[in-house]
Amino acid sequence: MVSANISISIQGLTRDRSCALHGRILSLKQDPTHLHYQTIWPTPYPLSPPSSVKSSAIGTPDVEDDTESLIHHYLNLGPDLTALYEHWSSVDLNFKKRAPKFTGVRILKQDAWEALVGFICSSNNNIIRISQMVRSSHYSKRCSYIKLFQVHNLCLHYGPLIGHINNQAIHDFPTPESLTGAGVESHLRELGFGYRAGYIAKTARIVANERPEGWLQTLSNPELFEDGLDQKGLPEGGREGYRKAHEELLQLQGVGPKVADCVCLMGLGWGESVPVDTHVWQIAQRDYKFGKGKHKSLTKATYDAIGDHFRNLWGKEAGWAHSVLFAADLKTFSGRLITKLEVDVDEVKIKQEDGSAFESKVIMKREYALDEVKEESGEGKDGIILESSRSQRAKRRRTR
DNA sequence: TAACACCCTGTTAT
DNA sequence: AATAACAGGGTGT
Repeated sequence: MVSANISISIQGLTRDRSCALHGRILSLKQDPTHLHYQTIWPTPYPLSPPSSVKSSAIGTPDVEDDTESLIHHYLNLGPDLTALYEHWSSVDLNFKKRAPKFTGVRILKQDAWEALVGFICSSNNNIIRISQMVRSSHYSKRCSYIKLFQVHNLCLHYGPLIGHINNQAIHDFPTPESLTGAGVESHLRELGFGYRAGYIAKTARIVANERPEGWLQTLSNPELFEDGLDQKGLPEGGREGYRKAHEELLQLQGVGPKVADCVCLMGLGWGESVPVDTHVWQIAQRDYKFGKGKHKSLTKATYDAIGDHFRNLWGKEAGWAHSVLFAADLKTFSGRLITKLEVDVDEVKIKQEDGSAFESKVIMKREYALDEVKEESGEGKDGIILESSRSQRAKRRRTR
């Protein structure tokens, strides 16, 4: 009996598991062995021949259903995760120690403009509010009845209407042009964006008015649509295209080094981009000897040094490796710290509702209770006990 | 280079 | 129960 799993966390995925992706509405769900998808709109989509779907050209218009390759691309399912994890583990003992509990982490290939706006919203902010601002249909249980109907966000107010599902309007992400109006900033403030309203309005104007058509895409990695992952040939500081993209993005409003690197990594396909936020800064201090001497505080110089260190250590997909360690530290995933995941590789099928399928390698995981892990791991490894409960954290604070 | 303000929300501490 | 601090995937000045 095979137990396989892909953990999906997609921006804008609603409770009924529908989301807008590249102008269409998809419904996604997963069971222990499969990732299911269905094209809700446009409607007569999933009538394509089962076996011939393989990766035909991306640009082929409406004759064939390219939804499959779309999902495959967006979830970045091409690269062999096991091989990547093995490589990072072989060059870094700390990665080897921490990564096994966090298998299956992949870098989404997001739309660059959407990623840009999303990460501008992320500054000094928490994840829940970010998703509420940008794409959300996230209904917190604590939201009042009234608030349920006040879920304002960027897509709802400025994005083109794609269609409806369950009487709920689905909007795609707004273009830069649609955010250049006179009242945008004040409106976004009313919608709860705070000072990020100004960032978005100004950045939208710069992109729409002061940059050539398609400018953002020209900054992307030309290999964005390939799955090749050779590990060599990474110059100090990253490839020229990456450095150029980073530098250009810094010219925008509300975009500092961290946001620029997020866009480079997730929106533009530059795998060596290493966004250093407060979490990564903590990790760098705790596990990689930063925080002393020349790199006492997180200045721009320190920021670049951390990125260079990880690029030298992990190679071309340093940003990916960094995301694994980042996930291992996120409070959001702390629930996963009390379980141990046994890792194996298996072929699973990703199939459509009509039964056609293609295969993809994913990580197989089995979860074990904490007690069993304690026996195995022995000698006081701190990785598991940390953050596993509130009482323990409170205790730790008091003893400082 | 180091502070500090910036919006606002959920959590934790009194 | 109510209210005060505070941090939360930074950036601009």
